Amino acid sequence: MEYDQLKLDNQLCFRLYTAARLTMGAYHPYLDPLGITYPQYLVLLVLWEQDKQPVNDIAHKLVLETNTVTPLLQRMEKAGLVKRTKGKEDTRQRIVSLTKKGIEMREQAKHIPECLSADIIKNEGSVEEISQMIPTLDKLIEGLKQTNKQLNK
Amino acid sequence: MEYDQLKLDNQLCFRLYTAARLTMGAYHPYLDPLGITYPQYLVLLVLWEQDKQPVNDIAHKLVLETNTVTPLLQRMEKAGLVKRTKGKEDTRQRIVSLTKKGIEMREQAKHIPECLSADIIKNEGSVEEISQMIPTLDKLIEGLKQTNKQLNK
DNA sequence: CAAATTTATATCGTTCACGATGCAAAAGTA
DNA sequence: TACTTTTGCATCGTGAACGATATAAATTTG
Repeated sequence: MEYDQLKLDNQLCFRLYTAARLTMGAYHPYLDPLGITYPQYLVLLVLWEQDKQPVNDIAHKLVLETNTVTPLLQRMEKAGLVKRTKGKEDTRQRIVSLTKKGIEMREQAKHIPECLSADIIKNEGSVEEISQMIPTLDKLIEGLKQTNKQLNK
Repeated sequence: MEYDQLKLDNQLCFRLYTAARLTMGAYHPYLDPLGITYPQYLVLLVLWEQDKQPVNDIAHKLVLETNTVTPLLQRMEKAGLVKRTKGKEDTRQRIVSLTKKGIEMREQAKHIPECLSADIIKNEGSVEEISQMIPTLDKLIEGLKQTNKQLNK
């Protein structure tokens, strides 16, 4: 059939899209008690590794646009998790730093990765099979960054 | 280190989340000329395989909630791609069917899958490696469906 | 040094995504 | 048949994502 390639089953993207939404859903039981969302958790991960970063650095590490990250940070500031102060050398920058609450949340979030691993393995089975995807996903992501960048020229 | 597991690099979900967004971005050059978004393209794929389906069936095939799909279909109706008519046996149902425009778009969209495959391969390299992810993603998705379902009990 | 360009962030508008809730029709039950 | 429950869809509110645009500060250029 001429249209066979159009079939949903043949699509990689649909699976990535679905798997991404479902994994985010799997974080819910752990993030809801902390009052944060998955993207907010990602921002915290970035800041827990290194506090006091400009918006741009955070956006770059999360592969997000600044116009996504800025409102995200504004909501997090409103929730008392971060502060946003003007940069000193470069006053255009906004330096994002953790508040006491943001720092303390690290302790509460400590077990989330292992909880999630357990949840995934419980219903899926093979850890090895999932681990094997990681380097492929990394290559895919790097490739797509290039592809999408080339468009915006 | 105690917090090592928290590191962003160790997360599967972050990669899925990023890869999903970037692949959706890769569809842009092909979907923009048609005036549709990726989720709308997915709805069309479902209807091209079988026309005249209730909202629930479409939502189920896309692993989305009906409260996501309903507004999506409303926008698509507004754009003249689908019609939404009341069900005959079950009047609660809304049967979604393709309009002439929706049917004709199939021809215009015919080459999208191969274009996308080419884009992915161009910058990534190994088709085999990517293909190997598919069954793992399917298992992961099935597992997560179960995990997330168990929460809502 | 003044003018043009780039950079860092913010704002706006549109489209998802989904939890919570509402409502009417269908199905099940007493 | 009357009552309860379930089902199918819609609406509302919130939080992403991101293209387009704006603005001020830094940088480059003439």
